[in-house]
Formats: sequence, structure tokens, C-alpha cells
Amino acid sequence: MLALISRGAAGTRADLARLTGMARSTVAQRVEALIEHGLVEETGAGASTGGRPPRLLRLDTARNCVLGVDLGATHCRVALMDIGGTILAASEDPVQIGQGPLSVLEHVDTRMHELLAEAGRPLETLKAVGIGVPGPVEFATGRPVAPPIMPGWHEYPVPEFFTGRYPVEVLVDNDVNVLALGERRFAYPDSAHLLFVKIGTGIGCGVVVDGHLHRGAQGGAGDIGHIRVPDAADALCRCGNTGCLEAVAGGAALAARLTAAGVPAATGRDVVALVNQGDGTALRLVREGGRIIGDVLAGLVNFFNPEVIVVGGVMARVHEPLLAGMREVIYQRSLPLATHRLTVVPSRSGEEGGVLGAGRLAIDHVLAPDHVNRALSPPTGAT
Amino acid sequence: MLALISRGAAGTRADLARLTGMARSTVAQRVEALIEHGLVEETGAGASTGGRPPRLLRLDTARNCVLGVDLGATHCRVALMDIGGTILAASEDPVQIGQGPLSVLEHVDTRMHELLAEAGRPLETLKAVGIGVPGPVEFATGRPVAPPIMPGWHEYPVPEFFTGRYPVEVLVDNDVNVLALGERRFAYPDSAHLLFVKIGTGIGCGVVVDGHLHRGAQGGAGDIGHIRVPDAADALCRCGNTGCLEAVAGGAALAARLTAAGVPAATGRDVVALVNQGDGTALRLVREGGRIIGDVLAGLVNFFNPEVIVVGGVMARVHEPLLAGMREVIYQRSLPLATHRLTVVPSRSGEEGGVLGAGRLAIDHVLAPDHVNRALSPPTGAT
DNA sequence: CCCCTTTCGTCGACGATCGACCGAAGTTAC
DNA sequence: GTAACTTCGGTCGATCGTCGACGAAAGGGG
Repeated sequence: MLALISRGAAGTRADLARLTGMARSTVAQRVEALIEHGLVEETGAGASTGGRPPRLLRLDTARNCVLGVDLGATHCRVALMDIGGTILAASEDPVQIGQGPLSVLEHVDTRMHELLAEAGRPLETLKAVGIGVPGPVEFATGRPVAPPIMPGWHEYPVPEFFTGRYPVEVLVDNDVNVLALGERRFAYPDSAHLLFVKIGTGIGCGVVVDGHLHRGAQGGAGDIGHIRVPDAADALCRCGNTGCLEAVAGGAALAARLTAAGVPAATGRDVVALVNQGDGTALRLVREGGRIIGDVLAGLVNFFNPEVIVVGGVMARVHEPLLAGMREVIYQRSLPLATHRLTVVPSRSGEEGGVLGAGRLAIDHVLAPDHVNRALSPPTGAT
Repeated sequence: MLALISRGAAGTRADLARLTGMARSTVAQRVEALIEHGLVEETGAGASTGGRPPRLLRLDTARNCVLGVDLGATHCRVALMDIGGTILAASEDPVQIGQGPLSVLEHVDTRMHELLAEAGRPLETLKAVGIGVPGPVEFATGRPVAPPIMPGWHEYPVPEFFTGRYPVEVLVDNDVNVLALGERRFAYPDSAHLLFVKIGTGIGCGVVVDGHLHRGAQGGAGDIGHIRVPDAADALCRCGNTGCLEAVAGGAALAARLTAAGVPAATGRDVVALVNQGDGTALRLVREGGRIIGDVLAGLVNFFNPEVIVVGGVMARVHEPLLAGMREVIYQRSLPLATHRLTVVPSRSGEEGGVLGAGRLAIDHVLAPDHVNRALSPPTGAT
């Protein structure tokens, strides 16, 4: 509770009392506990407004950091962040996730140690690790569940790999969920209902309901890439079905269609490059892809009524035509009540969105009320 | 909290202590407060299991009742229920909602008094009123928002109509939300994520996330009737668009298509009757409608990953062919992870689902922890 | 230099909860 | 029939968290 307020809103004891409605004495007591615990520090005095100047509080970023890990199909990004969310050190290298968990996680482990050393942060300051992986994950256990592009990872207990190596909790989630979380925390802290649509090779969606990630009954929520779209019965999808959204409007699909139209492109990245070069066919195709995605999103807007739809992923680098196509259809096909205050915006976090979100997952865990309370009162529990 | 447990799970002080993990003394204290407050009563002793027999507790159904009101386009159902959820008295009569709020609510008011008298319950035992209306509602204020089939109701403050007449709170919500709530409470108390699909003249959907109704940013969530479906560009919808789900698979649409196929039918009700008479064309059409709805639901299953989809509304009276069509498509088009434990079932509450749900909305309010706590400690608050 | 404002810490009071103890009311063993 | 034992329920002191009031600290304004 206090940790939540401390995390940016306002940083003096009096502010906290005003915002939480609690008595000043209570606030002081708890702040002291947090300082004792090392999560909060005092930083000099602020400007007086006519009376005694307040003592400023802020998160103790020097003594608390987390690691964010963004695993993609072919890359691995690791970032060391303090609990304020600023990056202290980061790495990026090509890693084939298909090499299996042992090899990949060993690599991650090495990078994690390197970054800690590079930033000069001792291991004791590390408080949590967040990992985003490109596939469905049972969040409670941190195990990937039948991930299509992660051979060898099925049911692999990722957090257990790190127990023994690091004395902190390891949180694993789907990469799109992680992106949604990061975007919400960084850019739309006040939006209760948010969708993060990632348009990369495939298409996925992170769902934030009432400020919390919605993972669904089996942790499989947000898989919009395989929703069927009209007039696409001939589009074969890697999932085995036909007419899936991502088989028509995903980065790979757009590249294939562009190639078929006479403009060679192998990946979504190529399509993006062509659009940036001013290629008319690519531009038209991207906009058309936006319309198709918009058609699906229009349905989801009616169903879910979000406040914000954030579009990210590789293809969002050409967000002008993409979002234009999407908005065109969404505002036409969705009900006025639902579109009234809906905004469709490109992601503000670029390539680093994954690590930022993963780090944010870890930070949220460190600052979570129950976690903090548990840490503050170790002598309790046992009878 | 205690009220929640009291509401069915297990009814003795010892049970409560076991289930909540609280000390027996605390439980006893709070139970006493609840008895004092009149929400709970003691009913004799239970069977001994080797020691002193427990004193049984249950909700004081004699001194606490609520009213549920189900307003449809052409009907008005009112039911008096005790807070255990059993109906004490009910009424049903044809009412045109288009006559406007004053006329309709006056009628409701009369019925409410009649039912209280009929059941011999004094006004003091009434604790809350729940109302379901056929259109979007801003739940916090109880005002309909631009309801398509409720002329004159836009922004009308329904709860205010009853203040002065009844000394209790009045809760107003969309009829589909109310249905979803009722179904969850009565039939699937353990399902965190549930969809209630109502297929009547139109098509709507109530969304339960994590046990709570999801109303969306503008209270417009669940409006799946106007999601676009493939190969239906010629189907004109009352919303002004074309190709909407309910313009193809709603009760009215099915009747129209059946008529066009040479079998006269004016409403969804007629279609149901024809199916029950064994009409092959009607049967085929309903099953086809189920497939079309299933196509949309398949997308929502991927996106939302519910545990249960409940199908209600007039058309659900022929749920065999309807659900067959729906399941056919859902299990084919949705991902295995999402369909793994998904069940698609007909609503267990029939015609009375609306009033039951409305009553449940009221009961939930009466038993809500914050409400009870406020009631238990009246001398607090003011400084 | 005095008074006011704002902030911060401390102290006693209050309420909620807990654990322990005891009485109540049965069953079971002898 | 009586004595254990078992299970429930109520009471009492102790503890913890929170609150409100008071006073001290630290600055601005007349």
C-alpha cells in the first residue's frame, strides 16, 4: 500500500497521509519500517511552503534492483534495473530459444552476473527476477505449457533453474503479458482496462482487467492470433487451422503476401524496411493488414470495452499506416458507447519493451503489499 | 467475509473457524454481531460427532428479503426472495418498456408492494432491490445509457425513483450482466471466469472475470451482438451496420431466414416452437445459427479463456441443436489450451433467470463485506 | 523577535484479533 | 452408572495496528 504510493506518486510523509487518508502517525510508523527494511530512503529536505520543509522520501534505488529478461525466438535481452524502473545495464544477443532451456538459461545466468558486476551492484541488492518468454506459461509455477516455438521447454520449471543460484524469486510470464504490464505501468498507470496487441511474426494480446493481468482459466488468455477472419479460408496457419488472423496479417504473412505481389520480403522486418523506403505496395499491404486486425479488435472492443489499445511488436514500427487501418475499422464497427473514450496508440516502449516489462513484473512483485508485509514481519507465522 | 461463508458453505462456528483460519474466539464474536444485526440466526443443535453438538447457523431468511426485478422489452417480472435465494412470491405481466420509466416503474412499485403483502413480509425486512434492464447501464448511478430499445430511459436515474418509497438501496444493471451473475452464484460458484451468452431477439453477453462482473471502461462490455461475422455483408442490423452477429443468428434473424425459406415465423419464439415440433428446416437453421455464434465465441475463447460458457435466452430452449453447432465450431477453432477444460452448457435458470439474477445482485449487495461492516458499526465514521 | 505554518515524532487510547483457559454437552469405554 | 475423551462455545488478558492529540523542529512573515 505504502509502497504503491511511494512508487512515484508523491514523496513525503505528509503527502502519503493525505493520499492514503491514514493518520500521519501511522504513516510515519510504516515509513520507518520501510526505511528499516531498506526499501525507502530519505533524501534531504524539500522546499518549504511556509512551514517546516518536508523530508523527501523515495525508493532506495541504490540498494534494490531487479533483473528483467526478455526471451524471444531468436534473441535474449537482459536488463538490470533499479526498483525505480531505470535501466542500469543491459545486454542483447542472438540466442536460439530452440536450443532448449538448459542452454538458454545458462546463457541468461551468465549475462545476469555480468550485468550485476558491470553496474557494481552486489548480489544482495537483487530482489527479484522477471522473465518473459514467447509462449504460454502457467504463471503460478513458471512453466511453459506446450509452447509452439519453444521446443524442449514444455513444463520446464524455469524458476527452479535459478533457485540456488540466486536467493530471490523468479517470475515467468508470457512475453505479451509482460509487455502489457510494462506499458500500463510506464505509460497508462490510470487505465484500468487495457489491451496490448503485439504484432510481430505472429499476433498476440495482453489483457489488463481492472489493473491486473488477466491470464484466463488456463493461462491462455490473449491468444488472438488464431481468431478466424473473413475471406481468408485459403490462408494456412502454423497452428493447423486456416483463416487465422496471424496467417493473414502477421509479419510473416505480410512478407509472404508482399513477395507474392512481386516485392521480395522474407520477414516482417523486411516489410517494415520497405514501408520506410516508401514502397507503395508494402504500405498498402500494411494498411490492409491493419484493417484486418482492426476487424478482430472491433469485436474485442465491443466485448471487452477497454480504455486503451496499445499496439506494439515489430510491425508497430510502421504504426502510421497500421494504426490508420486499425482505427478505420474499429471506429466504424464498434459501438459508440465502447469507442467513445477509446484510444488506439502505438507502444511507447520500443525494442526494450520486453525487458522493461519483465523488470516491471519483478518490481511489482517486490513492492507488492503482501510481499512487503511478509518481509517486514519475519518473526510472525510460526507458532 | 463471514457473511460469504455463512451463505451456504458451512453453518457452524467451528466450521467458520476452520474455513477462515481465524481464531474461534474471533469467529464467535463476529457471529454474535451478525446475529445481533439480524442477518444470521441460530437454529437448534446439529448431530454430534463425538463431542458437544454444534449450534447450527444460517442466514436469517425470515427477517431479510430482497426484491428482484426483470424488465424486458415486453414483460416485467418481479420476485420477492429471502436472502437465501428462495422465491417467496413472484409476478409476471406484459409491460411495454417503451412507455417510459415513470409508467413502468410505477407499475413495478405496485407489484413490489403487492408481493410484500402477499408473502406477509413487512417493509422493514426488505434490504435491497436489484433491477435488470434490457440495455446498457452506468452501474454506479443506475442510469441507462442510450439504450436502443428503451425510449425515454436515457440517463433516467432509476434508483432515485425509489428513494423515499423504499428505505433501501436500488441496484440497476444490464439484464445480461444480471443473468451472468445469477448463473454464476447459483450454478457455478467456483468458476472465476464465466461467459453468459444470451440469445434472444438479439445477442448479448455477460462477462465474469475473477468472480466479478466486468463492465468495461464505459459499462459497455459484453456487447457481442454486433461483432461482424463472415459472409453476411447483406444482413442489415438494427444498429445500422451490416453483417452483425445478431443480424444473422439472433432470434429475430432466424425467424426472418426461416420465413424466407418458406416456413413462416415471426419471432425467435416461433422458431423454437417449430424446432420442438420437429421442423427440419428450423432445426437446420438453429444449428447453423449455433455455428455462427460459435465462430464468434471461438474467438472470445481464445481471447478470454473462460472456464464456462453458459447459453441462455429464448433460443436456448432448443439448446441441443444450438449448443451442438456452437461446440462444433468452438472446439474446432479455439486453441487446445483454452478449450481443454472449457464447458459449454445451457443455462439452468429458465424464464426466471432474470429475476433470480436481479435478486442475487441485491443479495450480494446486502451480504457484501463492506456493506455489512458499515451496518455493524454505525457509531463510527463521523468525527 | 514573536507568531504562524507545515512537518515530524511520541504517547496514551481504542479496537480487532489471538491464544489460552474453562464450562457445556455430548459420546465412548469400562 | 461413572469416568474419561471429544467437540463446541464463551470469557479473559495480551498483543498489534491504528488513531488523535500533543509537543518539538524548522522555516516564513510581520
